[in-house]
Amino acid sequence: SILLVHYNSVSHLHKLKLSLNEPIEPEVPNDHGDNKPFKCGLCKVAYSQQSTLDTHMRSVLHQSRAAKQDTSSSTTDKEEGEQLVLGVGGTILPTPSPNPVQQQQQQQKQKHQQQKPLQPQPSKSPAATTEVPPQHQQQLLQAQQAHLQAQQAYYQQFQFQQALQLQQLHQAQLQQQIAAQLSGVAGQNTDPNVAALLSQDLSMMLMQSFSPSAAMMYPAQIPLSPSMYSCALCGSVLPSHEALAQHQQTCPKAPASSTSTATTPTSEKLSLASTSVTPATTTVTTSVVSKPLEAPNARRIRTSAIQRKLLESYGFDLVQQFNESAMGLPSSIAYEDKFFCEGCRKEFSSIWVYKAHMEEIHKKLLPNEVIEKYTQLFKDELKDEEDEDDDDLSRTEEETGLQPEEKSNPVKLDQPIKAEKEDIKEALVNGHVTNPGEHMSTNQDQSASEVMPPPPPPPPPQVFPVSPYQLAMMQAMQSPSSTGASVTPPTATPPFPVSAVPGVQHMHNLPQQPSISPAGMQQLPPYLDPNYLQQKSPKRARTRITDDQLKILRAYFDINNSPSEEAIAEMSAKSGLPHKVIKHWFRNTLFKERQRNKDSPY
DNA sequence: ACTTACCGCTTGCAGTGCCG
DNA sequence: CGGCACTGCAAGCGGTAAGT
Repeated sequence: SILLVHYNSVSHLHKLKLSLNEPIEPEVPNDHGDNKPFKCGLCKVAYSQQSTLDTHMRSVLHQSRAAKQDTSSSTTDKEEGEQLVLGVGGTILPTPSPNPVQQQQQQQKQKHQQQKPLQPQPSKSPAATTEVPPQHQQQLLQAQQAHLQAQQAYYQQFQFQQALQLQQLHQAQLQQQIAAQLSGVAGQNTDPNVAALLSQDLSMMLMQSFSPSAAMMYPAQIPLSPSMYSCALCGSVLPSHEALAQHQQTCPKAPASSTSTATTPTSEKLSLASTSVTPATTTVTTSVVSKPLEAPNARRIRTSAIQRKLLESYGFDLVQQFNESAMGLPSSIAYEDKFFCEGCRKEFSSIWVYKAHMEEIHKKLLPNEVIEKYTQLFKDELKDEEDEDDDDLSRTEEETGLQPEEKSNPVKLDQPIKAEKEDIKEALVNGHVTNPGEHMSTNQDQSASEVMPPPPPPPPPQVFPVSPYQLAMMQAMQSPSSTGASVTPPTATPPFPVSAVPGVQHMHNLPQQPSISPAGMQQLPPYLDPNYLQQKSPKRARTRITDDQLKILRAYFDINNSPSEEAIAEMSAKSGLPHKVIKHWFRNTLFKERQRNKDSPY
């Protein structure tokens, strides 16, 4: 009975839901050729996600149909329904056999049974199914085939989750090893924070080294996991090379001559990268098979998954470079010249990434003049391109409120762009990189005011590295004053009270923390939300708790649903959520759990 | 008497599917 | 494709108990 209560608990249902809603889902072939394994047999509809099916199951439409079905159908039909489907009213769900998924499926079954006490209890023995008429047996067979397919898809997904966990574990171990190596080599430098930062830095270098230039230009090649393999044809993720080979033989999308050979990377075609790198004592083996041209939707989904994985694993730098790669920046600015970090011998495609790297890794600030100079270069170049390409530019500028004199008097540089960039690089090489601590302690007057703009008034702040293209576009859409020469450098100290945003505060405390919390990284800062910019809007702000934050809260909730202040503080630190939000969440979650228990027949 | 925390419940925003 | 209906869920509201 305790187990049944657990099956009905929010915790269990939440985990079940998460397991069914993994963002990167392998494509599931079914009878219709689409990827909608979750079907409602009663309403003849199919969905790609379990949650959507749940929503449908609760809908009035389905309930009314189910009620009609209950009243009209015979007892035999109901027994068949229980045999054929797991869900209520003819829902077809994956039904695994003796494997780790089986338990979850049984739980799912329990869940549906508990949610719908009207449904007959499946107390009949298997022998009862042998008494059904032949035509029903055929239906049973078809349904079981559908079950099998859904089960395979589900199990595949389960394997992917395991692989993902393995990847995260492996990455953590790798960083620990590297940190240990570094601290051991450095000798006197035993600061764990520094070691962690260095190991993180080195991890990025490892990535660069296993695929020297392509890793930056085509971040999609970044391995999902050292032990994960992705099918180039259907996108399925497999846990081993053998499984991949076996899968490719049976892949439904495989053309007759398709093989998983390596291809040359292009902007539209990702490639297979399988390389071993042995720096010091660690070995990184990667293998990612990608697919050729994809549909825009599929690629967007994959891109977002890649970005997420990059963000979780390697930080902003790589995601930023990936974004730039995907956005197709003006070539001369973005890629013709790269910025080189002498400290860690890494190349960066833009000054913004370089700047973010210097601040995060080396704790140094680039001089404002350099940033502004470069920004002006980019703006001019972008403007030139727009002037050539877009005849409607003037109309757009009018819409954005640009004054006529500003349009007619764009800032022109005396020197060619190339020469200016050389100057900037020279300035960087000559050590015009300043330490923020020195600025804060010694040059509080002019220098500080240059590097550290005063907090108010708050223009739209930039905390994350923003690509030059994005920056220019945002500036173009903002107030006329923002089109002037003064450009606030991204990722420098934001011209905005950081403490006002708990999530950001948490992220800015990162240098003091040995590891970067994925939750903090993933959380979209409220001020990036368009609603935040419209603070006069009467709409009340709505916090979106991310999955990672939810995991943190859920872990505490499972232990104690009435957390102490200390526990709340811990959760706040880990998740970046304000105390108020955490308390609200606990109250609502507790309320929901009680409601569920109240509704539960157990 | 006042404050504080908790609890039950409602409100309102946002996302999604359905339908014409 | 836009409007509508439905739903999930964070935030808000009001009542109540406990503490000072």
